Amino acid sequence: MAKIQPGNSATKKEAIIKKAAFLFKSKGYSAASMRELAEALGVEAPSLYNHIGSKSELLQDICFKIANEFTANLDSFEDTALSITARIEAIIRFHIKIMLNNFDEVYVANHEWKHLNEPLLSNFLNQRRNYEKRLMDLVEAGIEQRELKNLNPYVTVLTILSAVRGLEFWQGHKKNVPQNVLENDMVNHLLNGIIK
Amino acid sequence: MAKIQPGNSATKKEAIIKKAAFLFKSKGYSAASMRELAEALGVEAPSLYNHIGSKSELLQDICFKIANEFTANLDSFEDTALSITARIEAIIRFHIKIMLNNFDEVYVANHEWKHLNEPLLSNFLNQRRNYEKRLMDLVEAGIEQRELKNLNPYVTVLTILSAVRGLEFWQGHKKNVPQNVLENDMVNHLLNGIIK
DNA sequence: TCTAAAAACTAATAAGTGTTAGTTTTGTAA
DNA sequence: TTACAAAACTAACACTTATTAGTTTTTAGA
Repeated sequence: MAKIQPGNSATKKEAIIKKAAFLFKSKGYSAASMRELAEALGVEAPSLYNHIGSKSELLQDICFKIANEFTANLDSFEDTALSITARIEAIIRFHIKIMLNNFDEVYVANHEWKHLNEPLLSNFLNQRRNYEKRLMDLVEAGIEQRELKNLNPYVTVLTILSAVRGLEFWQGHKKNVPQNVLENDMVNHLLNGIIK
Repeated sequence: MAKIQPGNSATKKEAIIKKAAFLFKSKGYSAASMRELAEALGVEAPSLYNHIGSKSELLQDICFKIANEFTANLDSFEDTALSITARIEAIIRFHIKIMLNNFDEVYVANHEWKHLNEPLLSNFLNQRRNYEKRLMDLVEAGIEQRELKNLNPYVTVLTILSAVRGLEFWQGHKKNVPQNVLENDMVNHLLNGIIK
């Protein structure tokens, strides 16, 4: 009857993944059914299996696509002459931008990764731990070079990552707070604090 | 055969809720089954219904218990003579403490509320919006009284709430970072920034 | 227009879901 | 010890789940 429309996506599989990300975000991975996903694409559930391997493969694709984007971004700062502070600021701004542009997928990667199967679950967590470790090293270097205050590096990284992750709540307030205000004020808050 | 042991909890129902919070946190509300919950309590699934009304009632109890604790804490600052800054600091410290002491339940309230049924879902979201609004008013007052920088109040509240919420990731690092360091450094970061 | 591949369909399966009904066991107070 | 209530049990129900098999329709290239 109907057909899966690739739309903006390059392939039909990508179209499915995109709708899956929306659905997994809205209802959670477990509560989202393949029948529901199929209906959202105007098709019967078994038809999906002409394009994808399984439900859990969809989750994998989403989680690792996002994880890889974050890792790649960090790599891109590896051999720059930027100050530590400038690098941290750029990383914060990247987090904010990717959060706002790939909202559904980032949300799913942040919230639904626990439904990954082994060994991919361990892979994912290792990749994340590694990312945090590299940020901590950056913060430690900033402290040594006297750019940053002597706070616990883990706490600093945790605070920054958690704050930008919280942008998922910003959705409903888009009209009241323009994106550039959000970005600049959050960077300012995280780097310089709020007290005068 | 076996029996539900109240343990530290006052009633058997509370023991069930506690285990449910642990399970909902670990596997997500939808993926956690009543049979699994029963097994964790050493009992068959139908036996649970001698003590509780339904699965979703468990989620409700958890979510609103936590929401009410936050609201009550905010109320307690209503007629104090503390400066705005001191109040914000106290609120941050309360968030950190409740996060560390009621981890499972706070986690569930933060992540699984979307599985609440109407009208409780709307109730919950209203209560949360209200809480955020009161914090925003506090921040706005701080700006007017020139205690705080003129940053967007919503962004400030979002950043603070997101940062403390991120303590859910702290679990695995408990040994490396003592609680008082965590608390003090995070408060310091959120109030004064990290740049020297 | 014919042909082959891509992608849709229907029907079905085995497993798992929350929950109810009805019954038996357990614990407690008289 | 007996009687009653609390709380466990087994069996079952009506649904929903992801996925497979087998078949038909649609699409695209020669």
